[in-house]
Amino acid sequence: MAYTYDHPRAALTVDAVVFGLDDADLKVLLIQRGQEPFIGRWALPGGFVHVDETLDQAVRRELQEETGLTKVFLEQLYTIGGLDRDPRERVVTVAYYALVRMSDHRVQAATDASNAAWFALDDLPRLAFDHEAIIDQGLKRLQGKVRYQPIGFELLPPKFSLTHLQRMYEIILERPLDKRNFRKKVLSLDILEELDEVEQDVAHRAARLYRFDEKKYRQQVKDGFNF
Amino acid sequence: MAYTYDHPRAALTVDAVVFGLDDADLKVLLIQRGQEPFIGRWALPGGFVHVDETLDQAVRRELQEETGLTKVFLEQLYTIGGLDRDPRERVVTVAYYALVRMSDHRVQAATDASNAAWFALDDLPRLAFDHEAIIDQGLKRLQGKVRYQPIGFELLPPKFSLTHLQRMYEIILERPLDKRNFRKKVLSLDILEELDEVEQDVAHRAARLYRFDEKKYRQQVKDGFNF
DNA sequence: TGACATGGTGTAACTCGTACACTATATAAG
DNA sequence: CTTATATAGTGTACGAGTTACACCATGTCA
Repeated sequence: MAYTYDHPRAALTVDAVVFGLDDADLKVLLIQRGQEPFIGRWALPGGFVHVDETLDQAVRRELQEETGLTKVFLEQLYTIGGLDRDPRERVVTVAYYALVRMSDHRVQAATDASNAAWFALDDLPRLAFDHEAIIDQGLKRLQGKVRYQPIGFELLPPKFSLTHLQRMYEIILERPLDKRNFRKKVLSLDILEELDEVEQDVAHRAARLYRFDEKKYRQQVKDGFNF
Repeated sequence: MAYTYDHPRAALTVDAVVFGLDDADLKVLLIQRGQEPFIGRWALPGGFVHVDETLDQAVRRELQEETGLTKVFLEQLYTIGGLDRDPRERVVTVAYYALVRMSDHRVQAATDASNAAWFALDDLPRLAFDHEAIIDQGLKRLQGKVRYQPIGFELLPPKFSLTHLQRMYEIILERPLDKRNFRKKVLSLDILEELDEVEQDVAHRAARLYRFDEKKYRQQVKDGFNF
């Protein structure tokens, strides 16, 4: 079956920078390409946008197909329209970034045929296309956004200690934060629910656990709000 | 001549929300459509992306063709990929916003065939496609960005008084600012050059004129900086 | 020369961010 | 059981920046 147009058309793709967090690092989820061009190289998950699906649907479908991930937090980054990004033909790509709880999603297991793996940001392999630049952009956006919107919780398990939360911000922002000031600030925002529960199986005093209270947060956004 | 592909492809367009400023209002530049669909309706300037031009090039070309504008400040907004935006076929559009000095560019005169005009934001006509939503997004982005980057100067003539500058911020942010605090803040940033010149032809004490000092600004950005 | 319209200026209260160190509590090891 | 160890948890003082607020200066025009 063939489709013809009066003028040549660019191909349209989507690509996603999927961030995850472990104890020490921010990580990015990459897949190893099984076809030319750049066969064997690591690349962002993504692919062609079908004519009957929205951009969001396309990213989610590709993430599902290539990595098994579903229901991730997803936001558009920007659209890249350089002329020679892809050696085959003109390809315009809409880049997204996504945040997932690495603990929830056992990505490695979900990937059978294609090869998917997490890489620390400071230990990336050689990447296909201009995907390294897209990751840089994604990181910058995450670092910026995390300061004025509580999206970071998407990276943490539902229950977490304040130390976990602080470590997350330190890893993302790449600088140390003061413990007392951090706690004061975070608790003053009044968007956390204090649970009657503490960490288990730790070899020292167990920390109290908290949960992000989305209802409270929405209320505050309505009222006009800072962060 | 015809171009054939294995899979159907979405058409790719660009659209620009062009902001201008006069004494009283933020304005948006619209063109009146000469073809179906939405013939006769007002719409954002924009059009199809050629296969051999980047997205930026495409917006600039369309702006030139439809409104006569060149060398405007231009930034990507976001990309809209809804399925039924255009009744003809699947069209994905990359939206931009632009800032121009209305005083410099006599847009009205530059447009002969197609009809272009400025509209105040609170007095928009019925628009084609989903262009009203795009304008809303553009405004939000402008309001956000103006707080931490000195892009507002793109809307003003090269020489301006502090009162002009303040009025610009008041119009964009839609709230009054305190005169003394505003001047203190703006001057403390040290990004303005004080000129040996005052307003002409005003029926009262003439205000001192200033110029945006891009060199100083870049220096400060390098050092690490706030706004 | 006086009315009017806008330009231009300083200070005090308050809020928010930052710097900083010790006690409390759970587990593990001897 | 005692002690070592590892992390949890807590308050205060200083400085910077933001906000609120009112009057004199200067030019044009009638």
